[in-house]
Amino acid sequence: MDTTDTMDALETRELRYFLTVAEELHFGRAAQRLGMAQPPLSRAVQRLERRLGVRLLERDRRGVELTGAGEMLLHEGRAALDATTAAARRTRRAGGAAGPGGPGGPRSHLVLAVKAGASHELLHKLLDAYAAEPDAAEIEVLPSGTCEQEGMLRDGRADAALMHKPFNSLTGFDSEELMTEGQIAVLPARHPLAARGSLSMADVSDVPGLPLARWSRHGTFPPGPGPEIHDQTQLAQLIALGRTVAVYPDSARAWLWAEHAAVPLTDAPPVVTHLAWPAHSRSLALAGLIRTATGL
Amino acid sequence: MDTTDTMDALETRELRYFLTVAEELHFGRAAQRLGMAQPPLSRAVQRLERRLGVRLLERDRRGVELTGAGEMLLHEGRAALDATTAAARRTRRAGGAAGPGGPGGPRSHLVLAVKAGASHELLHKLLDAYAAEPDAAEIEVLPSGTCEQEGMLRDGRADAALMHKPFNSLTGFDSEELMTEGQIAVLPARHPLAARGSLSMADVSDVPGLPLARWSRHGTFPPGPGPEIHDQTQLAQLIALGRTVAVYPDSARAWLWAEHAAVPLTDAPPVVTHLAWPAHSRSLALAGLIRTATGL
DNA sequence: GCGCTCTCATACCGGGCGGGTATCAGCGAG
DNA sequence: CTCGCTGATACCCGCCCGGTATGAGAGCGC
Repeated sequence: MDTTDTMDALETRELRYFLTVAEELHFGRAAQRLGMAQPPLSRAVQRLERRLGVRLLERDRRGVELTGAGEMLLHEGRAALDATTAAARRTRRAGGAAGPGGPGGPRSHLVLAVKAGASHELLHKLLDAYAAEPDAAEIEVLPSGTCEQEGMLRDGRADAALMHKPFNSLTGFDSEELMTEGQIAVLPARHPLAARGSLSMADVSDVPGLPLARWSRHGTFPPGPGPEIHDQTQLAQLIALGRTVAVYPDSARAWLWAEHAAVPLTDAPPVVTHLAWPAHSRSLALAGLIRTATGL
Repeated sequence: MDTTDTMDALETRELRYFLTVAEELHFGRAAQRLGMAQPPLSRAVQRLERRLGVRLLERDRRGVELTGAGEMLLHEGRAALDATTAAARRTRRAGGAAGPGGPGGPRSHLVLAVKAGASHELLHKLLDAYAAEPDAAEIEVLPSGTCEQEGMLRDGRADAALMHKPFNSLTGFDSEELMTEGQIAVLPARHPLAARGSLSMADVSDVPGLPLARWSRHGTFPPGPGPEIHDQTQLAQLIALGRTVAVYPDSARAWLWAEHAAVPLTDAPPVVTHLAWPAHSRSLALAGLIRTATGL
């Protein structure tokens, strides 16, 4: 039928190779990350370019640059690779759990990704309510790092996630709104601002001596004067020591220390907590969780 | 970092093999469709099962059955394979179109999938308006079969699509609402009902002698008394001959024949036309099209 | 200017895997 | 009982993947 369709497979391995090179922009480092030698890597990427009939990288003796097509493959390919590893992971998980008779429904074990420490009370209620359901599956709670739930959902490490608009993007997922809450400023209890009944974003965004902390993103930090932090405990301690201030959703009151003070912010955007899941999901257990969540 | 990640690749080829077998539920036919012999296929699927550590198929001497895990891989894997071929297709298309300087923006050529004959006027306005934009890319209009736009968007044959709620599902895509319209009954002009000023769904759903036509879905037809049709022209002709009746959005008036009559339906669900595109898309040209569409 | 180094590409080689043909093994039908 | 149909196994060949050794062009220091 199609004469042009000879051997244009885009194998997973090649895709992984290209993505690594595209991220590192350096064949040697990429090969190291992949646990292989550099020459086979170069050849594999060349072969990929031949197969696609497209130049992906501009090698100019001094590092590597992405072409337009390379940029396209970097984005599209990452999504494709995530989908592939997600398929493998979910299939593995579904493996031990075939129903007693017939083809059997999808697995009876769900992984729920939650930003560590966030929406604690809501999560508690959700888990309790779901556990009370007659055919409840086991739910494994997977604490995720800062805004990492999206990747976990995309590559199959999780089946569902609690996401927080506007911090997380919900594009590509189905979701159900669960809760809306305001935000608070978390201040050192002894700070003058802690005595105020309410604050505006302007009040806290530029307090002398209290710069906003900078969160680690994949090991690097955004520029700025604030302290560098990796997790919530570090942040909490720095606040308690009077070194920084933070803006959090209302539900963060659950983990405040004695040395902390919480003051409502009048003009902060409201935070909406959603339950999100892959758009095409067909799991029975997931459907039950969604039903429970919407009934809260 | 991850110690468990030893050789669990899920190669594209294996995935394609498994999906074919899972669809055919027959190794011989699957091998034929794949253009290869049966023994290597069996081995490939076995190897895949070993790799995943999961039984995917229950072979019982009389055909093949999917296990729970197999069903999971059928769904997740199809999405993954679609994403992979989409990545390849879009990268190829982006190939010839690198910008003049720097890494170059993504391609300047868009493929827009449209259900053949639907929303003709809206499409016309959209194309005209977009063509008037200063940096307009070339737009290729890809007519699709019944509700096939979804697959086209998913596997990269198209970059955007006009979709019609509630007929198309928008899950997994980003979209922008363009138009809402009522629905009409398309009747033979000589039929008694054609004289009425308006109708209800009940009026047309069970008219003696005018059974609703049955559309082809991948070569098969739903059961029922109505005539079997493959495209709109066949339907139009059958209506003109007084053999059937159809329910269509208002904009279908554009292609009505002289022997047709259109009568508004009072209780039909409104049809909402959306412009939809892959959730993670970053194309400049697509962004321009979206901007144009929302400004209509 | 020469060599050093850093980059990626090429040359060659061995082992493993993908694919083909031939054949076996269960199970149902005639 | 035999035939036909299913998928599984045995064996073989050629290619591709990956490794090591080496080449080639560009900046840089002496």
